[in-house]
Amino acid sequence: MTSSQKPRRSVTIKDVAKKAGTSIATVSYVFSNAERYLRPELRERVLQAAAEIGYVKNAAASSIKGKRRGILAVVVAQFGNTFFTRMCVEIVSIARQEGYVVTLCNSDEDPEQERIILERLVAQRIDGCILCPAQSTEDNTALLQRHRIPYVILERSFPESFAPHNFVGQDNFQSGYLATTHLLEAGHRRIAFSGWDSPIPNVRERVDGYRAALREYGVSPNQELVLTDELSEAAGRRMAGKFLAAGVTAAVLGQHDTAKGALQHFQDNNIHWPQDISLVVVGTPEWTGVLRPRLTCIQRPEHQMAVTAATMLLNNIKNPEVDLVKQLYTCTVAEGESVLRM
Amino acid sequence: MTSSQKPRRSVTIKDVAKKAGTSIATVSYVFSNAERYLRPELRERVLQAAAEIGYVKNAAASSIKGKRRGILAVVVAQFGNTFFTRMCVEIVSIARQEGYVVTLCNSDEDPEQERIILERLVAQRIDGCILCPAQSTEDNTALLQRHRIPYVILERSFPESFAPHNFVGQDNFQSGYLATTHLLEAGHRRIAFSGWDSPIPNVRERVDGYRAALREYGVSPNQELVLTDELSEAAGRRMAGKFLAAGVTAAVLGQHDTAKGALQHFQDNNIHWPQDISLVVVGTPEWTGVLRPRLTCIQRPEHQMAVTAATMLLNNIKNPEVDLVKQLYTCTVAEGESVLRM
DNA sequence: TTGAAAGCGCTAACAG
DNA sequence: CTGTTAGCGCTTTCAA
Repeated sequence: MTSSQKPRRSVTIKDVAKKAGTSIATVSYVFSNAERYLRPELRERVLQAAAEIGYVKNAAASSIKGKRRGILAVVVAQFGNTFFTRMCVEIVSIARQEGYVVTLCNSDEDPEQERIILERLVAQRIDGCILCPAQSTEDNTALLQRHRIPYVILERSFPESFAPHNFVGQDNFQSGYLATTHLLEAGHRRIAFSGWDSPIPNVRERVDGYRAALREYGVSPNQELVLTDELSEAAGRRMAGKFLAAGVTAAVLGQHDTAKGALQHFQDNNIHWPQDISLVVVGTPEWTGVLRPRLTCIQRPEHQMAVTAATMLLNNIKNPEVDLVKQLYTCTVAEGESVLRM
Repeated sequence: MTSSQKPRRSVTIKDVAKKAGTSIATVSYVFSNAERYLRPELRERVLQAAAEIGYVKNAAASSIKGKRRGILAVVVAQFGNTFFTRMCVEIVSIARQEGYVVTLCNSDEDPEQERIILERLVAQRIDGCILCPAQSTEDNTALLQRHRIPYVILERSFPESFAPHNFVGQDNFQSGYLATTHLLEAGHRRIAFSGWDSPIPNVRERVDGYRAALREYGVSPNQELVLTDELSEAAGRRMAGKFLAAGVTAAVLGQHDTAKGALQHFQDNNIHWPQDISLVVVGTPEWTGVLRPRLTCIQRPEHQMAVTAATMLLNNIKNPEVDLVKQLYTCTVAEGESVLRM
């Protein structure tokens, strides 16, 4: 396998053609047109020659002739977030089955970074893109549209006023509602909500769900119990301190980074769940796996979302005229032992 | 910004040239040769025209003329592993400064997948690759070599007999040695080691370090206390059960997935650290952040490793004749409260 | 100071 | 059944 050949410039169909004693067209057909009939003997000879000199088709060259590039991109806003990591793994594996390589990019919640990334992806003439937007600006996706690159917006919804687009997400209102209802049904009434004070609507929607649930149970939402702060563990600890001081019996930890901080605060201050406080976490971050008692979590259909997003994109690439789709999934309660029945 | 133009085929320098009333050569110079002098007025006119019709240079086309592709790849074996995630974030950010887009790939510990991935990356004519090999086979990297794609092996070392290559890693022997010494110095003598029964040498090297440390303290390594098993949390729980039954006072949790299982086992069975067992974890997985008492961890220089690997690669790309480098980092103890002094 | 034109590696109509 | 050839979008030499 390891040939001793060390070509200065990369080997091309020309080299293969010479080696096989045929034309470059034939070589091209062997590698990119299964339909075309060739004498099996010839085909074999070409394959043989190619293998011997280590030929690998140049996808860049073939793409400028209108063939697909063979690259998809996934742009997320928080690379370290396991929620995204898990979806990425799924997307990559589906894309691979269709022969695509996936470029994973991280905007780090910065719309400007996102713009730079998308520009570069457009320059690469990627075949499609799954985007979890850093902020609901339309400018960035306009880039994709202008270059007719199919895309799917994942997890963070755009306002209705934006240009039509594919969307896969989970119902944030419902997850906030579900978490709160779960606590209300266990008899809690003084329930805090902590989350990220974010520019994107996700957390706000969860808060809306939280409020709706309270009202439904005749509890008037107390503004003091709805805490949002910056995206950090320290902020999570701060908020935990605050709602404990406010004397709540339960809390919805509405965002994973800040939730992590809250759990640190509890442990460092000898606060036990569910005895001292009942907890529901929105999402199932990696670290919930090692905590005991087990935390009750709002589980998002990560797997399903990833599969749908990938399939939707692939579908849209194959058939650009396909109708744009919006798919909203609902969450479920993964029950742990962090909620005390009162 | 959002032009109403919806070109059927993507816009090229030709379109820009026509719009600006100049030649395609001039347009090309504007976008890829800062040296070449052009009348500022003309340059401006071209830029203007390009912006108006939304031109973005086709990196694929420009790459077949020998220009760089603008793509680097990072191939890891365990995508979900925060150790890799953290390094990826760092690598991506350095690469971005140099104008590269990074393709992240996951071989999922499967050499065959890895081969397919590398083949595809070669087809894309990527400019360089950082590879954390799924298994120490040389065939896969031969592909890169044959196509003269610079690469850096990350974290998992190849045997000396392999073709010369860039390498950045951490000293696994030393991390095993360090973890064990830390426990020995606290007075422990019956110390278990649990890890992954892996095809790659990392864990074995850590075991060697563990053994060396024991011998240095006059403890003859007990084969029964060195446990390795498959890569899963369940395996971690099994091993924890075993070494507890063997009556150890301390354990080195030598691999993150199995360590996670072990910690679940302890909590589920009311085993407390450090009272019932002293613990040192090799690595600093995400979930160590939420556990109390804090775990003592062997910290790898993740940040440094990522920076070095990225820099090394970029360096090698700029200057292909550069000498190949091997860089081995040592680990440090991040002290927690999981080790009892006896 | 600018542009014409010859490729780069590959595809696909078309001719044989 | 196979090969010739005209491009794809871009770079760069060379001549104007």
